[in-house]
Amino acid sequence: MFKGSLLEAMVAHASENKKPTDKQQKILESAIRIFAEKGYTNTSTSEIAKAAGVAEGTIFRKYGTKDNLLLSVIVPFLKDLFPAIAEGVFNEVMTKDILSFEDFLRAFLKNRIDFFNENKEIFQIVVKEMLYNTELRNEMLPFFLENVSPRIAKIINVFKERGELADFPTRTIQKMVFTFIGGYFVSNFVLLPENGTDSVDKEIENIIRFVMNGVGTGKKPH
Amino acid sequence: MFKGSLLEAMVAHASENKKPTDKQQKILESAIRIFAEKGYTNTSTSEIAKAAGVAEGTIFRKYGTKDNLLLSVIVPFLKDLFPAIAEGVFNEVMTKDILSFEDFLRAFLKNRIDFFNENKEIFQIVVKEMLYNTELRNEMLPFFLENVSPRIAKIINVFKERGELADFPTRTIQKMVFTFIGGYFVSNFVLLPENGTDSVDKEIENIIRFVMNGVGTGKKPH
Amino acid sequence: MFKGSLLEAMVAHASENKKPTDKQQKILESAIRIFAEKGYTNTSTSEIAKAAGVAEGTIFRKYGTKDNLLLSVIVPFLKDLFPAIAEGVFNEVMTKDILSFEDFLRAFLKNRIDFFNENKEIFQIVVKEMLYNTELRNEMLPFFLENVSPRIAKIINVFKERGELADFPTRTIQKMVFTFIGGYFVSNFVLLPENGTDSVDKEIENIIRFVMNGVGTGKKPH
Amino acid sequence: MFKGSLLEAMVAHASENKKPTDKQQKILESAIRIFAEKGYTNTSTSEIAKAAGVAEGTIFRKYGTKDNLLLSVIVPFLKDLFPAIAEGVFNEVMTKDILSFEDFLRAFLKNRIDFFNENKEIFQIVVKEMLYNTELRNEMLPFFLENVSPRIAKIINVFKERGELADFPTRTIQKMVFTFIGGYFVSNFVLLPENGTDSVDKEIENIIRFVMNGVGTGKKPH
DNA sequence: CATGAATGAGATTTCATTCAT
DNA sequence: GATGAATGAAATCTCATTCAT
Repeated sequence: MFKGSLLEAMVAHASENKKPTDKQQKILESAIRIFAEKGYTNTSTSEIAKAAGVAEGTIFRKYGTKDNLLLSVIVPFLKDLFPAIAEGVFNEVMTKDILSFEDFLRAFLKNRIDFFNENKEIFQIVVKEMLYNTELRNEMLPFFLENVSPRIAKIINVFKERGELADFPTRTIQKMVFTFIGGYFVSNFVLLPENGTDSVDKEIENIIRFVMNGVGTGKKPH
Repeated sequence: MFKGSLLEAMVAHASENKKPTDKQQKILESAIRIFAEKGYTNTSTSEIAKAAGVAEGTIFRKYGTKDNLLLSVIVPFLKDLFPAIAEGVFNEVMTKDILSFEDFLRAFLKNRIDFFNENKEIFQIVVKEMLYNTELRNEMLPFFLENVSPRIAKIINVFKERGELADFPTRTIQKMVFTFIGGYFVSNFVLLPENGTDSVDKEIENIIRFVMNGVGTGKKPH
Repeated sequence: MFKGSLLEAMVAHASENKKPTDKQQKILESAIRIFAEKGYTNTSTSEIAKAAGVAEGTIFRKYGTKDNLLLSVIVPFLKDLFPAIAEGVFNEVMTKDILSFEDFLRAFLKNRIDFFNENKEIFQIVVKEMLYNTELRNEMLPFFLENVSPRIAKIINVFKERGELADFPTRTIQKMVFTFIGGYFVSNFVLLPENGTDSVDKEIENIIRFVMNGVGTGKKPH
Repeated sequence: MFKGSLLEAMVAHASENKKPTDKQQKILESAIRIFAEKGYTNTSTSEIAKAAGVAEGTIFRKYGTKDNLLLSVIVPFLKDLFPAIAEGVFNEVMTKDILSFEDFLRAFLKNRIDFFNENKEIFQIVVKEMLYNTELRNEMLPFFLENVSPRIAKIINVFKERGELADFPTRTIQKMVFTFIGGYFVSNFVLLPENGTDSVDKEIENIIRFVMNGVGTGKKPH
């Protein structure tokens, strides 16, 4: 299952302009909801059709295959997710009076948390399939590493030179920060999505404090 | 799929002492390998049978259902994973001359990294299924939260009182540390399992440094 | 599939005089081309619609059913094919100074080869469907045997009486000659349609020579 | 449909030795009967299953795909059909005191008519699919032209040198004789299979007489 | 008139599970 | 105990046909 290129799908998707009909919208919504809950493989097209109130054939008329339905769900999301593609995010984040690494983190986290809150279910689908689906993982990971990773490295270097970040290897800093922020996103939006974060702003400050200073006091036991 | 209680399975498993026959061993090994690679749902019993060199019927003779085969794979792992169950880990970790939180972290990470390295594939299965399989997730999460979480909290409180950990709410510290360490385990053992960590000991020191001090220098931009 | 009478269709068709619209023409052309290549059953109406540049509904608005589209393709052809219906051929062939059986064969072959060359694709469709489609075969074969066969017999008898044809049973002569000429048409127009016959006239002479004299020399080995 | 090589299938088939079970035998028999009557595409696997008295899944357990079921039907037949592969036929036909071309024809026709009578339905399937299925045709035709055709040419040359065959180009003789004999087989075994040939031996003599001498008397009209 | 979205019956295929040998 | 043939329910997919716009 899932033969073929994610990239191709993303390019192909760009050229689709037609407005979806009511039923098509319903299909997408149902697919997103059920894929998010049970995972792609555990969801049958008949289940989606029933939930969307359409005939099963209608799904295949529009999307051709179940695989392609999945792509139709995640491709628009991925195009926004990877800042390297949707050129906007980093520019937006970096241009606005970013004076410190903390400011950058704050802007970045705000931006992505808002995005994931708006697309919580698709994010769940993507995370689940990235772990579950070998082919999809093999397409998405290099994509991320090649396009997003270098941009982050550049930003880290800027702040290292300003003396705001410790003099560890850039790769190490990046790995630590990403592991933590990635883990935060996954645990908050996928694993425990119902735990309403008390206050997003307060949560963001917690994250920043942890990333910058850790949880220690600097005191060693005597 | 996956009807029934994980707990029951764990209890039931405790009473099973019979050594697995040769064929059973082969079946388990093949199941673990293929489940880990492609996920439970994407793996057919006939594929496992072929890989194990047994007849398909043999799997069902031994394990009854495919679901039960999955349980037979993950239950022994879970019993070791949750220190609350296999009483050993924390005792072992805490008794040996633990003088500081860093020492505790070091011992804990070493212990779990060794365990996951030895059981990498089963860990992959558990993580994937925990995300993918609604029923399994709903059984495992409370289990974890009720049994493991309070013990961690106790330990954090000890070191907070000793002044080694910042005076944040225990829940916050726990969440941050667990999010990071969990993220680390998942990204190293599931997402990018082939990235051989240069040196485990060096990696552990990096983790400790990040958890304790973050990546900042304390300097603010003027 | 294909319920209903070929004859009815042929009669019904006689009364249709309306010129096909542009779209109808396009649909017919595409249907002929694709039916000829892949066979009726292996061709979907959506494929035809796409090739014709019309909406799928348009085909059904014009032709009602896919079966009827097939009939619309082959009925006009059949009306020309069976001389008993399109009264022209035999008259034309027989009246023009036909002095010998060879002359008759020559005129007949020229006439039909020209016709099949002009309608190669429809001939392919008819042959394929006659073999493939039980109902169509059961309608066409008796039709041929009742209407065409007796006329041929009559002609053969004429030339037998003139002493040009061997004194075999008329049925035998007819079967031999028809098997050969039918085989020739099928192998040249259906099986190997791209083999451009070097020269039609030369080919015709070869056929006549074979039909009249075979390939032997009359010498028996001693 | 029908992707993949006929040759591969023929080679693969050679290594299959296991005896078919009762149900498998029933499946093959039903498939042969219904494919022969209605053609491959017009036959559904559920129809075959019903006719064979098995569950539909049983067909796919053994044959994997409907395509492969077709191959399982025709491959053994083709291996006997092409004398170049089943080395026997020509040797058998040529060694037995063949004194004349007529003798050769007689032996050859007897041999093939017996074979087709025993495998009438599979022959029908092969002929129908060869016309209907582009892929299959493109695999079978070159196969025939390369392996069978040259052997026939050699035999024709032998008898041309002995003066038994007319001094026409070998290719022309071959084409005429094959068109006729092929047409004879198709019309007797596929098109009109119920027409019991009065007497095979008498029929063979008719064919030989036609091939050698045609239907003419040599007399030209004055 | 033409369109193309929608349908639903039916086709192929998969696969966990059973059971006679 | 082990086998693997057989099952049948359910999954994905196809496609001729209808019908509102």
